[in-house]
Amino acid sequence: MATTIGDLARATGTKVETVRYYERIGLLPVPPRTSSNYRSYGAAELARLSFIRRARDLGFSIEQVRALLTLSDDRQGDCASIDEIAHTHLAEVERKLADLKALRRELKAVITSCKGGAVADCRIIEALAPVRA
Amino acid sequence: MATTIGDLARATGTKVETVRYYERIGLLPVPPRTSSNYRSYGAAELARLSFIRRARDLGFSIEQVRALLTLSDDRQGDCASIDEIAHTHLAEVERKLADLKALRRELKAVITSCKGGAVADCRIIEALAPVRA
DNA sequence: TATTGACCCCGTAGCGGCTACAGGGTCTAG
DNA sequence: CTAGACCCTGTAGCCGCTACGGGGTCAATA
Repeated sequence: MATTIGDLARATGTKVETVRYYERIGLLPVPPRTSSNYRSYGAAELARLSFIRRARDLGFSIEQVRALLTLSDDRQGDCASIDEIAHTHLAEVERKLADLKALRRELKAVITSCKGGAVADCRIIEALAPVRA
Repeated sequence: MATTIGDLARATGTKVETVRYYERIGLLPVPPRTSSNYRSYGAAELARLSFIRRARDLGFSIEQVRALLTLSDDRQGDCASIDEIAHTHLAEVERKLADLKALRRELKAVITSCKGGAVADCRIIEALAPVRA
């Protein structure tokens, strides 16, 4: 019995719509169809979708995933480009972490010492509406 | 001389299109127009947009900003709701931070010890395509 | 005065990465 | 034989802008 799109989705923790979306944007190949026009998948597609999912979970963009897939298809090629994509992404993650930490610091500063009372005295509103306005 | 949309944008570090967008979604009031149909702003709008910008910079969603603006307009009201929105947002930021740290950890693990060579031996590709596939 | 260039207007479409319909067809178990 | 779970297509929506096309307006300069 052939693997349906639903089976593939379940096996990889993906939604059926997302699988179709990946096909539409060319991340997954156009699969053969059954006589009743159902998509029919094999082991290769399962592996490919697993790869995509894992890369997406690690925060790689669709275009990065596309590049990784292309590079990984050439088993004889040099893995330097792969390494570069991964390091670029790591740098991006580090940047986001730093941004988010700074944001948390600011947010905490804004929140401090609001113990209820009238909006007119609220330090959060004060902090949000700086004097420069 | 009246404040144009461009002046307002410059004064708050916003793009003109974004100011119009805020008006369209009802974050900013519909301003009066000059005889040549230009939007004309005053100090209140400048303060309001500054508030919006600051809240957005702190990562509050548009809907949260809308709520904060409504709440802050009632100067006699209780600031507990404001406090709640801020804490909810902080919790969200903490969650994202934790997620991002976990992601960085995993990403670093994936990257380790790729020293060039053929794609077939690349540990990054290996790590991305787990055996379960 | 004519023209340049910076500003303003409006409406719509695009970005990423899905997700959710609507309105059908198909297949299987009871 | 019918109910329900699955499949199909195509399109629109989410967030928060941003960019475009195709115009009008205004101030300074040649």
